[in-house]
Amino acid sequence: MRASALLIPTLKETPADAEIASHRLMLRAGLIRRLAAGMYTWLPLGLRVLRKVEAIIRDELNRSGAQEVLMPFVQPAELWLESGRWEAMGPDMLRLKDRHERDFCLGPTHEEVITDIVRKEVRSYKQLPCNLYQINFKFRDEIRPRFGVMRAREFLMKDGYSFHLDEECFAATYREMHACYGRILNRMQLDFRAVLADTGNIGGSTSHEFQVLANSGEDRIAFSNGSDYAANVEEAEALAPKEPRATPSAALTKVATPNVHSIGDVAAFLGIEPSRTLKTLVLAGIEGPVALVLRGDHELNEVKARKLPGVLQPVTFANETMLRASVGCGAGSLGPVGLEIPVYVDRTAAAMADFVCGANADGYHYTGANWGRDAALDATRIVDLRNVVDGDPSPDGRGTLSITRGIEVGHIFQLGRKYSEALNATVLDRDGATQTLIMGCYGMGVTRLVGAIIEQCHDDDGIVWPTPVAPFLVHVLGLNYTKSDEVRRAADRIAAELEAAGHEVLLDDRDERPGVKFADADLLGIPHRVVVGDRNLKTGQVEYRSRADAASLLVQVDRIAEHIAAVKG
RNA sequence: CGGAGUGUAGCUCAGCUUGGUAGAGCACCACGUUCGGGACGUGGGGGCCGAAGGUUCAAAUCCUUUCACUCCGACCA
Repeated sequence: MRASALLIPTLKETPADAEIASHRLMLRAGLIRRLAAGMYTWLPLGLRVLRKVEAIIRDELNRSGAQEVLMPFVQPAELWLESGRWEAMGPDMLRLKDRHERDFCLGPTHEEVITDIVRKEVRSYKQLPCNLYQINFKFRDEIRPRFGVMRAREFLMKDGYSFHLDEECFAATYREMHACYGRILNRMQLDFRAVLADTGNIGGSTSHEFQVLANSGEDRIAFSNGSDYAANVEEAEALAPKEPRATPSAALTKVATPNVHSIGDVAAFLGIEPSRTLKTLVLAGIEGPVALVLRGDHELNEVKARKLPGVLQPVTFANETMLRASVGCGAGSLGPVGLEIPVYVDRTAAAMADFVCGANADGYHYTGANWGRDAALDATRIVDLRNVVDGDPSPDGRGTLSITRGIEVGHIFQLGRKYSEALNATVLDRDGATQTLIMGCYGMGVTRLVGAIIEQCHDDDGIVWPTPVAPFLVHVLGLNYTKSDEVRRAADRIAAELEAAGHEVLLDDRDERPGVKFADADLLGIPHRVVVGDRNLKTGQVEYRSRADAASLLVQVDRIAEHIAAVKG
């Protein structure tokens, strides 16, 4: 294909609003353009990559026995009312009315539609298991779309759903999907981890996220150096410290801490480490406020907090008025000493002695505070509340945890009978009895994958595509193509030869200076580059260069096709 | 949703404080020189200064409203 005939609007300068590498490079390399917040047009080169990613996903899924379908992007309200999610989805779901004032939504997900199909068309256990998927657009009206295609409102997703009569059958398909996702990401040459994940409000114990490792990722994942344990930080359990709590050695002392509120301020004011302090968080609860106590330098894990009894969903912090009414002081001076509301204490916080905490009076803290002696500690309310941190022991007892960032590109989980019950999806079993179907759900972000690939595969000059998803295999640069007959003839011939050999070739035949072509080639990141110029043609040679390792060598013109065949891998 | 910020040429931005005929670089078009790592010269095209109101003799600039977009946060306890 000729570059002069393709719309590849590369940018010399970086657009002002792109923060992360993949977003910048997708704009600069002319892969996408923004239409509105979180909505992108895919230009020719970007679409070629997207199609390749799709093709790999499709190929592996088909091999796994899943069947492709295509469901409507606009969905009627009736199904959502039936499942109870018309209300539950909230503002993430974009709603609209047709000319008859009937309610519709842009599909944020397709559990309802797929379940509707299956309940109508699958009547017998003999038709199970049934594993259906589609690759289709989703629309979720995110609070804050960002990072280009990473968190877009409209995005392409592969979503699959499987239906089963029993748990064993479901488990087999789940394992197969887990393996299939691994094969898909391996084919894209991504460094990823399958991690245990929060199952959210769907329930069930089985859920894995597929995280592509990248510093720009929005998720944090913890993995062990002593086992294959890996989990989303949201999900990773923080074990209780092994050492018993030290015996109190300091006296409880109330100290004035004027205008000292945050843990950092308190620690600095008293000249101690934040890990010597406790922080007390107060949540709004169903029957009044609930206090949570953590070590000062630890973070509350909201997923864990959500599971406590009597806590409002979603987790909501008490406001100033509630604090004053229940505790008698504002945030910044809270502590467990003498607190008369339910108190849950994190395992690590419960093992501390001689700690610093708020005195429940504005402008005062305690030092030398101790559990039991000064603050009541109910053993049944010592729970895991915090996020794990680097160096924590692995929950499986083997090794210690490291934390790294990841981009969630896939998530598989069990839906149980949530939708099949709500929508009455049943089959007759061997005995002629009605059975409600068990469902599994398997998502993969196709557009996000393109971003994730670039996050892992780029350098200072541009993208470095892994061959399986590259928009072209070979980039032939004709230097002075429009001026030199020799260059034009040789470049045309090489491009034609390579295309005849079945390779995808981009021929830079533009009337541009060499420097522009080199810079654009680096930016576009096509794996193999053949530079055709007068200088080397004098000796019948062209330059071959790999985008990934910058290896460069001269090759005879009539040997270049052979060379490409040898190095393409 | 809370906070901060930005809307001026296709892109990156200046001009706004202190109102007085709309600018630069890149990109684009023409011509010439140049031609293996983002060339140079000359000439040229392109803007309802996000939108609407207001103040003023006069508004990109001041005021009000509104829309769009971006970033940060949503853990001061």
